[in-house]
Amino acid sequence: MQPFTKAVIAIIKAIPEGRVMTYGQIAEQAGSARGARQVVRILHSMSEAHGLPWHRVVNAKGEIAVLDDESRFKQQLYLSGEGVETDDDGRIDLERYRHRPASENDGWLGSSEQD
DNA sequence: AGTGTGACTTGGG
DNA sequence: ACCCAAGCCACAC
Repeated sequence: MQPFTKAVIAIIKAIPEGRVMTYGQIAEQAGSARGARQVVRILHSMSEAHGLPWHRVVNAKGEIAVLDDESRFKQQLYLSGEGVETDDDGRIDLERYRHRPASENDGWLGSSEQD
């Protein structure tokens, strides 16, 4: 398995409940700033095998990117179950729910505070 | 080897 | 805020 793939998997698994990350963000953290589409591919093919929280991954606009209606619905359901509010169009307030990965010695916790 | 495709992103109008 | 065009990169045909 490629290092990039492993990194992406690790990053996604590290997203806490009630938080989301964008494809581009994940790609950047994994070392490939323009690898958003590869993140998609990995998510698509490895999420089940690795038990990844795929529902915590959204696009740069903060909206649910999944195509299938059924999956979209499940994603919204999971998110709302974790306290992430989505509007009728499946949009999420990124300012509020985006997960910001820490660089451990910066002394800053990984996520933004909410409420 | 060339072409098409996608759960993306950014920049412009 | 919304829609569109171009850029991107690995993978499937």
